[in-house]
Amino acid sequence: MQHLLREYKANVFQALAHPTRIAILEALRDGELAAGAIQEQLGIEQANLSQHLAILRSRQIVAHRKEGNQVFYSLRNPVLVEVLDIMRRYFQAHLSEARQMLGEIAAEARTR
Amino acid sequence: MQHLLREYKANVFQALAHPTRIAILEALRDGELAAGAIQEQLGIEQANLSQHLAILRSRQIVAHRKEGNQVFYSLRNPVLVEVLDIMRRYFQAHLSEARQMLGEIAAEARTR
DNA sequence: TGCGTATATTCGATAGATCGAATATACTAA
DNA sequence: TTAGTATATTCGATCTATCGAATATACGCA
Repeated sequence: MQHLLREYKANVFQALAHPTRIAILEALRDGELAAGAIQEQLGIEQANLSQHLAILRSRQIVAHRKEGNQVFYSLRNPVLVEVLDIMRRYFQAHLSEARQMLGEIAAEARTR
Repeated sequence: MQHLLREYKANVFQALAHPTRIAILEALRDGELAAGAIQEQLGIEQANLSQHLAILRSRQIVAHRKEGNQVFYSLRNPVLVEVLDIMRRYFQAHLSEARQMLGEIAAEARTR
């Protein structure tokens, strides 16, 4: 059971581990949105958004309902928004470290 | 700034997105441990643990101090443990969905 | 039916993550 | 110095994620 639970947590974190998917969740925090509206808000390719939404669906993080031509997405559980908020506070508490970390990650990426 | 913040959150989530690293954080929740003690507790290869610890270090999630031969690791900020606890409640609230999700992920993996 | 719009899926290229094996480093003690 | 222990790093193989381009599906309306 321990192992299953960790597997599960890792899967959810993995779903959150992309800036675009975080932006999607933030866009949905105040209520449901059609895929097109999300796309407009984020300014990304249609296919790319759809791929990210598929990941969030497969992890049961968002719900979707069809209405005519459109598909409306919403958060299944607001606790994930709480988690994002905790992360924001965490970020602010560690702002200088965070900058350093992002710098290092960028530097690594450049080196490779 | 929005973008930077999302990048940062994604990086932290990414660091959490592996069962072994979650197990490491759980092992550290009650205080610092030497790398060897963590390895024993998790029962994994030495090199593998060291690689995972390197990731947690680079994301500023754990601190480390050397004492003689050993390196002791500890959590930099217990708020991440809170996040793990929230995830456990989330998991329990969605137990059937979680099973389904894990099943689907396993099925996908098998298909490929 | 056929056309237009909204969304999803597939494909192939590239980049990133993960692992164990081998090796390197750093420290302690004889 | 040498041997032994603890930890870190490098390497190469394999798997996974990401993207845009192309294509498919589903719906509404003429």
